Amino acid sequence: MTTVRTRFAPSPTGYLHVGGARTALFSYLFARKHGGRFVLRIEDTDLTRSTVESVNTILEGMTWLGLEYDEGPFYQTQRFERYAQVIETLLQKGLAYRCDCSKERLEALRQRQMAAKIKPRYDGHCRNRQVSPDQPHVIRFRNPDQGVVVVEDLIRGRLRFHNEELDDLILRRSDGSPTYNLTVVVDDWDMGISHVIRGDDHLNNTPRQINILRALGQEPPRYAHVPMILGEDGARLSKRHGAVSVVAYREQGYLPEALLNYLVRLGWSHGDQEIFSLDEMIELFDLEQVHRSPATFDREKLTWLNQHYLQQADPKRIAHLLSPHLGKLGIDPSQGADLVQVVKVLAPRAKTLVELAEISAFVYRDFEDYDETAAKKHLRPVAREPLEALRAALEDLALDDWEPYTLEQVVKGVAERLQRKLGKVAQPLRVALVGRAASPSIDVTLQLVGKEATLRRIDRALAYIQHRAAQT
RNA sequence: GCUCCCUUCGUCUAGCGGUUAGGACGCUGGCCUCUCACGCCGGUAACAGGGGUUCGAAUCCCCUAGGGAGCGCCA
Repeated sequence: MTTVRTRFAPSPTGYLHVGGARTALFSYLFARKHGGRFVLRIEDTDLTRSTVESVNTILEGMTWLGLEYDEGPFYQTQRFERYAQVIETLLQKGLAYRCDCSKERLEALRQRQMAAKIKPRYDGHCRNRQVSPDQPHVIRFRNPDQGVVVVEDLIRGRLRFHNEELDDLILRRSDGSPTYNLTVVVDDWDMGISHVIRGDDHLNNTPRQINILRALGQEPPRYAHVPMILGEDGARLSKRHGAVSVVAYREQGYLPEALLNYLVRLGWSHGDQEIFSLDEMIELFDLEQVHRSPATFDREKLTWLNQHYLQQADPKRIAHLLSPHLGKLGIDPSQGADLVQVVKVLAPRAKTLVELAEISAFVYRDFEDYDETAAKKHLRPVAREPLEALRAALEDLALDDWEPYTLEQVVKGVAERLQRKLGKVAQPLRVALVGRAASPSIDVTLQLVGKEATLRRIDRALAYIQHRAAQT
């Protein structure tokens, strides 16, 4: 039994998107499950489109998700010598050849083939032409003309491709740089990759790569092609579907474990289980259970998972992750109530860290405006009496008694004395304190706001009622 | 156009010849309740269509329809 070695091989032409992240996750899980190694390789042979910024955001995304690689990152641009060597071998063995067909000729050929309703492919014009190495030329692989390439895909099952459908692909461009199909083959071979887990957009490349590998006298690795992820409209997930960059989810207040959990359930399942820790994923993941059909990305379910993890997570950690989001609102949480306490009572009410920051803001600063419907409903003249009674009672409360139990007694006491239902007292107070009709229980809300701000905000509410009464 | 792939509630999925077709998200009715969430109880909704095979098909086979990918000196 050979060691399991998997790899994630993104090309640095953009950010790490959710589709790539899921492929990386599957590769990672498979390696971990089998005690193997997970390799990261940067496929940057397209010099014009690859950028270092892109490499950085991909690495950042993987780090955030916790997808740790054991080897790499390896850069293909640093391996050009090796590719040149392999191409030379192929050339010498007659398994590759030089081609000087002009782009015009190839274009004309393609047009003719399309017009004749046949699959456009290179016609092998230069196969036996002995093109001089001194001329500008590309190098093509001499693909077998006959026979069938059988791919035993771990997810798709047995797939057959006829060699007649394949043409002589380019291994080296006229500028001397190697192409994708050559570099993957060489790298997977050199890096001892046992299982190639990748997006199914590569499915059609697989027989070509197997042919190259065989020409080099190597046995191909196992393949597993995972279906892509679709947007809500059924088209391939892309920018216009909203956030597809993994890092964008962090900015939108999602937890990495939520995204990971969502991703692992997209196209894979273990019975009815919905919640998976990373350890469980590693233990239970299996390529055979990965679906063959593409899945649609559903932000609602991701959000639900995020809410779940927001509740489960250690409040200290959440507080730490929340700080930057509060910062964006101009709030410095070190000034005021203990953020961990705030998280404990408010986290169950938020779906994202962004939302948590928003609903926590009232603790640290006075709100801007009342929520219109809340104010209209609760800050009416009938609320004046209870608010005044509350203000008086709360003002008399010593700071040492400013804790939930006593605060609740005070509010209930006022309600009883005025012979009003608790809601008629607590709701106006709530709107006075947070500006909205929703907050944690009134005792806890009072505690978080603190005595000073409470009295100030009740005064503000009373003034508001006064002002409104005067207007009508 | 050609080659390859895919098809269970709106979405993610369970199912692997015999089930009232299950779960989750969403939506929704109710309970809880000082509000909002959480939680709990209930509801809504699917085997793409047509042929076979079989005593019996969501499950096996074929066809049709629909969807997707590939067909680059991109990866």
